[in-house]
Amino acid sequence: MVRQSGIKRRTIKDVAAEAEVSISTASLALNDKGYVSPDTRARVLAAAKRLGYVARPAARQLAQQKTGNIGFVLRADHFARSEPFYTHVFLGTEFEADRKDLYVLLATVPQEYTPGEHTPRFLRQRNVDGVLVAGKVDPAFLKEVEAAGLPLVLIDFEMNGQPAVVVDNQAGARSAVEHLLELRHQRIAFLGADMEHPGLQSRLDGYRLALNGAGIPVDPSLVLTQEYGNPDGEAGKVLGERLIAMDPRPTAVFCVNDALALGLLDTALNNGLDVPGDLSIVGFDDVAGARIATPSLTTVRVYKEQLGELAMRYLAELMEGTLDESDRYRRGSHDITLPTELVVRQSTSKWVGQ
Amino acid sequence: MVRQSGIKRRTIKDVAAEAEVSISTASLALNDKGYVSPDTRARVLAAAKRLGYVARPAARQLAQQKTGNIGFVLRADHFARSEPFYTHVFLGTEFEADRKDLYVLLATVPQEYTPGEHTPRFLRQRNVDGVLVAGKVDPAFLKEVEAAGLPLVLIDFEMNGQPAVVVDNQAGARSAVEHLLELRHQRIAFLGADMEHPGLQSRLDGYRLALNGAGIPVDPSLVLTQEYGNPDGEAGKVLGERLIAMDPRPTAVFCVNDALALGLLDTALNNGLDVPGDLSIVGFDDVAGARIATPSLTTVRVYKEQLGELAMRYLAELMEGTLDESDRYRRGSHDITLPTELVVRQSTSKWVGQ
DNA sequence: TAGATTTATCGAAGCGTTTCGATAAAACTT
DNA sequence: AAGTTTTATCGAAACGCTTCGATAAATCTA
Repeated sequence: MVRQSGIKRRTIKDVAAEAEVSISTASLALNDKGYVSPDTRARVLAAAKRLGYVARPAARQLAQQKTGNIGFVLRADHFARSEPFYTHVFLGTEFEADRKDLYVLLATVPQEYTPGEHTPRFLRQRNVDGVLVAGKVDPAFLKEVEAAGLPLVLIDFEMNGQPAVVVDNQAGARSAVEHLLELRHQRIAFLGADMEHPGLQSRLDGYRLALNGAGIPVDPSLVLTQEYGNPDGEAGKVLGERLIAMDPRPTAVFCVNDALALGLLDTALNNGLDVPGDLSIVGFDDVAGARIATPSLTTVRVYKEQLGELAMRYLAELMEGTLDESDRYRRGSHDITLPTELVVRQSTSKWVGQ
Repeated sequence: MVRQSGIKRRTIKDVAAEAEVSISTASLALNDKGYVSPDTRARVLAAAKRLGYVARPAARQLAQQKTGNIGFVLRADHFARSEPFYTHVFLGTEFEADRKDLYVLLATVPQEYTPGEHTPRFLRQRNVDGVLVAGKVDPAFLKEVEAAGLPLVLIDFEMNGQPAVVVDNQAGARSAVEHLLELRHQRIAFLGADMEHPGLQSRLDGYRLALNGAGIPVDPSLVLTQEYGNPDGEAGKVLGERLIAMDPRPTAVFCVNDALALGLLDTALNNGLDVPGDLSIVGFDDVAGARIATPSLTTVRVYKEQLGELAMRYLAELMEGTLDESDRYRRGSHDITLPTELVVRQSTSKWVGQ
């Protein structure tokens, strides 16, 4: 029973023989290193192609003392969240990893992280050259990565000067609220959850800034938040009920993300409100569900794939040590910030009431 | 500038020295192989622990001629789909892989697959020992995997006797429709898309079987499908409009999946229908959104993580070659079928009209 | 108790690369 | 034309593990 693909894998030795050069020369030619005459290089490349040679990753890794892998970590509950924000980020890292000839190993960690116990296998085995962390994870984990001496880039999260790629949450939120202001809204509420998350905090800051910019004082009673719950549809419903019961009711709401906004939308419609007639709603993220909803949701688009892509590129630079010098005059700003874009759809309209 | 974690990694050589045995004995002890006296084994294990030794994957791979990786492939459009069905499946494979000390490399392929061009890197580099394919992918890809001589297990998809782990779609669909029949519904429609997918076809079969079982002839005009589109919320809306316009209107609908059902639900509510009063709706998959919706969706639960877990286990067996013998009297049934569970929520109720 | 078998340990080869000198030819210097 | 530098090639070591004999001690067999 032949299961192991009959043909034995070609090695660099075969290529060297075929091209009539030494193994070392073959290696040099294949990797574009050192001095190799154009003629020889061509011969080696041709031989490799003819034989269908592909270097065995393990051998290369062993010789180079690198793994060629990078770890991608996020919290299990974030990953499994209904709207696949992180899925897109992950896809983005994959995309860039492909170019750099790296493999991405995904691992999830629990919300409450215990160093020895929950340590991802790739870290225990030191099977990565760098780590990407998406979203908020337990600082204990980040400590562990640092202790392992691995380069680390955070995505959509910031923490004491760690290199990070983040969304310009503040500017995005601000533009969203300014959009509502332009539509003549005056009583604009803020709906949020999980507000210790720095990224979400920034969105709240953006909300405040926009109001201040328009000379409107921030009314604390219009800021409805659940400190600790997840910012999901459920939270949107719960907070939505509270919002709808208010008197006078706000005429517009800026939600900390789409999941929440969609929950609110659902609740509003079920309570007989007209959206956007009675209530304008803006979300954040531009997840798939935002476009599908009825009415479709005005929101702030985040380029999720690009987020992952940039993070991967940043990490790769860190791994090559290229940044050691330029780092110096980057001090204090280890961040790459990604702009957002306001997407106006049907859930917002001009306020015509009194 | 020290970036490479100062402490040099311990090797098996260090462990051997510490335990005062040869390298080979250390290896044997560490891997529970061959003959090693209990005393020696203990000494080696203790030494390893003391030094914090972890075998370097690359070295092991090279020596064993294995990669320790398995590839997980699905279509990009499936992966990015709004409801993270496959995300859960993937998580399940990760879970099992962890026990088996394997790494899962994820790759997506386009809908239309061109062998040379779109070949995932892990296949080109032969950096996996087996492949898992989730959902429907281009047969050209499957051919390529077979040609590479790699063991292959399909998930939620079947194709000419390839080992597969599938959901019991037919039974699940049948139970869903039987639930509607028990609620006295007579005019029960079927909503679907992408019907060449064998799994979805089975759901249609289940629908037919349930009706036949109740002595109700299948009315073709009640089977609304889009042959080629994706079974997503959009499709649910489009088909939903058609359904609502029918006269007489069906009193209940079984949707091929939740995404579609939620789209239909949205459209129904927007057209002023009462769900379930005017129309009962059942979905399939039990995605997160089904629980959140208002009214919450009656649906057929699929154990997604388990799907991935079982597939991984199956693949691992294939890789060990354990199945070669028992395969013989398994002939014709290379499949593992996973049962489903009907989850009754608020979107279905007894029919009281005429 | 002599011979066979099982248990325990080890040295060395092998896995497939990269990379470090060494060597020599070719190409520049003055 | 002699010396220097650059270019080209190669052999061999190194990476860190597993595994195949070989060897010897311990245990069983008759």
